[in-house]
Amino acid sequence: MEKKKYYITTAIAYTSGKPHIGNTYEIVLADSIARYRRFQGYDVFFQTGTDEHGQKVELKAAEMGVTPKEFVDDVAGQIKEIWDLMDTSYDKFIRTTDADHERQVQKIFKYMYDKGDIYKGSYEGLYCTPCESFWTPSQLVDGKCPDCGREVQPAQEEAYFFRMSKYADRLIHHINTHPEFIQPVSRRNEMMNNFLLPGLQDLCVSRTSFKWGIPVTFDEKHVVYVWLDALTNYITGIGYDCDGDSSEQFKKLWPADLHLIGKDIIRFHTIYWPIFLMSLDLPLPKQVFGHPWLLQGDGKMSKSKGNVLYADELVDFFGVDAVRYFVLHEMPFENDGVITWELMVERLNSELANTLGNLVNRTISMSNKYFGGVVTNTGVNEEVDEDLKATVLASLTKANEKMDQLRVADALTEIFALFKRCNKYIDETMPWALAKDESQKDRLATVLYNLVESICYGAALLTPFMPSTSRKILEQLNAAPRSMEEMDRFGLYPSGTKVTDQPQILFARLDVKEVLQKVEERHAAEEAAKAPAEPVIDLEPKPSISYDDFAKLQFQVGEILSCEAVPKADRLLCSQVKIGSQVRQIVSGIRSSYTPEEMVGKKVMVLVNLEPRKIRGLVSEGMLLCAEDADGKLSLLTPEKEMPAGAEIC
RNA sequence: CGCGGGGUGGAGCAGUCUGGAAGCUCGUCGGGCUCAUAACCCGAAGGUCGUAGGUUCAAAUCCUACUCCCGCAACCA
Repeated sequence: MEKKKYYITTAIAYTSGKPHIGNTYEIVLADSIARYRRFQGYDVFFQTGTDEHGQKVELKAAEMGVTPKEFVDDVAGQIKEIWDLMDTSYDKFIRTTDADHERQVQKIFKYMYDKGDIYKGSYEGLYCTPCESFWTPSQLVDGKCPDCGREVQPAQEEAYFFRMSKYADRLIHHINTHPEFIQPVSRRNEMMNNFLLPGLQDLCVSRTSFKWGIPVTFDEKHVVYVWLDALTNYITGIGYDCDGDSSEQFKKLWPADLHLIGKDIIRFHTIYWPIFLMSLDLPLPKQVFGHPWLLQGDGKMSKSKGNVLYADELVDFFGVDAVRYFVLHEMPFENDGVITWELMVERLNSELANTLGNLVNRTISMSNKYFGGVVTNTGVNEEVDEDLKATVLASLTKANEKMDQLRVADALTEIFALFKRCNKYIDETMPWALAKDESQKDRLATVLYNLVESICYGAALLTPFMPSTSRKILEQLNAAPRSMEEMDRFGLYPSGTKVTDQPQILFARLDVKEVLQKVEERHAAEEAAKAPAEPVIDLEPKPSISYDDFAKLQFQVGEILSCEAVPKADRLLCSQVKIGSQVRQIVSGIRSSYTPEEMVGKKVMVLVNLEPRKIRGLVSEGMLLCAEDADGKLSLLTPEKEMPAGAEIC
């Protein structure tokens, strides 16, 4: 019988920087699903890759003084390295700068244009540079970008638009008749209520404001808007051709069975992408799953704090499979998950080292101790064995059920229930007691056989999630991997097989304190390497000014009489400052370095003839001068000797 | 009223859609065992399910208001 195909994709990673553990989670999740499907007998194709165009890349490259292509080559390389490090089994790594992808995107754009789905218009609207998005005045929130809340600039741009409204009804119908299309379901209503039912705006699908993109063939000053470019990777990567000359692979694989994406980009995958596909007369993907995010425990993900977690660093401490286990197991289905060094160590110790590693170790030790390593099924069964066997065999069904719902964490829990059951079985049968009684020797042999067999079965189930651990277990037991067809019976392990006499520790227990200390040392070392004793701070030089320019500035010593935090603004302090005979109100963004209490009484340098300005509703009449280091830490300037408030600074 | 997520025993979470005896892992305490990586097995303690009101025979679950926490954004003259 022909194997059923299964086409799974991850979102392609945007090449703006090294991916952290949260990005890595997605590829590992996809990998475990892909491997599980393969195990179930599907003909799996697993695609991932990188999204490399756009203004942000262009800007970052310019900042670093390299070409965009050089920049993305470097980042894409880093991403691939981490994907490989994590032992992910993708079949294709597509880059949106691949020549064949670019050519297809150009053809697709032209096709949609010829069809009338894309039309040329002119955009008069408000543009948000960071989001690369235009907005109508009615879309703005408080006059700011509804996506990011930043300022928008009025701009006019000739642009191409996609007629979203043309397909909206079809999409609504599809979503209503395919409840499994958007997962988890809670997201479906969000999409319906917020975007589809109010009416879809036509989407602007080209840009003239930057160059780093795929040019529109028939209108070279335009480049294709990033989403049309990025989303189409799912079809171009497997050989789609919009002139009708698609590859056999494409014909076999499309539509995709699962797009695995982060919850932040569900809108693009469940609205724009399906509509693009309708325009191309292609079937829609069967399912889009928006997974939650993996967050830092203390929330403060900042580079200066050195607590951004990267997969390769975690792997250095715990090993690939332990990190895979952690992200897969700790990630809830709908809510965001938490990752910290402490939790990581706890999981490693209790589940991987104690439950699994120790089970394998003690089983092998006993086999060696009592039978010279030879595991024999003497068939002396007792009633307790039945429950063990039932648990083992049932775990396949349970894991299957969980995986069908994409509940990977729960599937892992089911598999570990099998190993826990084995540990219990050892207590129930007490092999060390049997060993003391020569007449129980055959019973003892069967007990150990049952254990080895159970472990092999569990190892088979574990393969998709922790491939190398599974392999290591089987190697030590001298056992062959199992196929899905062999998972319906207990007792496949060949009687008389000899296990290793040199059992290896699968997972060594770690001490939380030691780990934390090492992490700290490591980060300190990195900091030290980066920043020699006194960091050098070079600024972009400004043009020279004349003395007259300088003389226009008036500085005076001010005394802070009182100071309080500005409500609803977590960086601002509002101070009453005595300068000579007057008292001025000055708002400053220094709350990160000073509390209101410690401000009071300080003598500070004030630029007094700066024109007053309203900040967060408060008038600020001047500016407190500060020095700022590379981390943004601030230090107020104060006179080195006692000076009265109002003294001129010249 | 910027957007979003959340408040369930000491910690991390499930359960909420589809009301019906409050569950899992870790930690703590007690016991057992000794093959094993101070591991394994059994048991116990510990929760007004953020607060207040409402619907209901019945609410962690549905409705209303409030409150606190977190992420993003903004505020940095």
